[in-house]
Amino acid sequence: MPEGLEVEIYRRAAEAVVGRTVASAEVDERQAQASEIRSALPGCSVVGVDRVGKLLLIDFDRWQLGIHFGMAGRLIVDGFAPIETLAYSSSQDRPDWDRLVLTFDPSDGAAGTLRVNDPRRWSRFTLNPEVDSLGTDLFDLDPQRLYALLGRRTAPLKTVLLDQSVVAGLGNMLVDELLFQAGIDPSRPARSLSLDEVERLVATARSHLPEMLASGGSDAGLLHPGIRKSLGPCPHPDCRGGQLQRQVFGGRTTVSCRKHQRFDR
DNA sequence: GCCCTTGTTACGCC
DNA sequence: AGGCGTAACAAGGG
Repeated sequence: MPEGLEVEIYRRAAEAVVGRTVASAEVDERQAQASEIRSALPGCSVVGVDRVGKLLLIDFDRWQLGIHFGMAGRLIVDGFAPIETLAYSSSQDRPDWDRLVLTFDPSDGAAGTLRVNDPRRWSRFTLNPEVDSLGTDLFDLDPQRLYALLGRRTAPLKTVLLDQSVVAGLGNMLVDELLFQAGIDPSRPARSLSLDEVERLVATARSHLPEMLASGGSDAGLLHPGIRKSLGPCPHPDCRGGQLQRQVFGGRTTVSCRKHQRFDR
């Protein structure tokens, strides 16, 4: 599922269309702004691509298009999919799953297309999206700021870290992976964390997120989709005799180690 | 054919 | 007002 890492991979692929001009735009009829997007984009040039959390931003000379990939949306640029197989999605690229197709003008820069292919149909396209409600991007975490935010919340840490207004870009798998690597129990009330623990969590994010980005994304961690299903012994190199367990917080499946992520550590 | 999966939003309740 | 918990949503895959 496209979390911040996947969207960063998409962003890098989308840089290929900077400088091109949109010839035509096709948008899934069910999108709230389908007609606005169809009429706004033709004739516009791409001046840059950006990302905030899970939101990809395509900057045009007059507008900004926000793309949220839901849980299964794949970006395809000039026929190339930067992420071939996405967990919980499909590796097929069926034309009837195209939800957004931007075709570029061959007479003005390069031709080609930028597509969002999404079997689940949960991708969302927004003209000039509001980004003020999003929290710190997952690559810009700051221990003091995060500690202050967590201190006001009584909900389980797992739930609060998934809140996009606290940290933008962390999804279900990344939160589990970071808490697993940092050795912190996801069930703890967010405000029970010490500053030391928040610092450990942020240090883990700073070291592991770039590594996972380089090795393909959110499912490149120790708690990959296969082990999330099978559970079994803890795969952490420093943990001996731990067992993985599955719990649900805020309706989200959470995998953690009974031993090295215990509250009493 | 049922159940699981995801991120976000819409509720009701406190 | 806003935090918290839960349901609902789409639809492919097991």
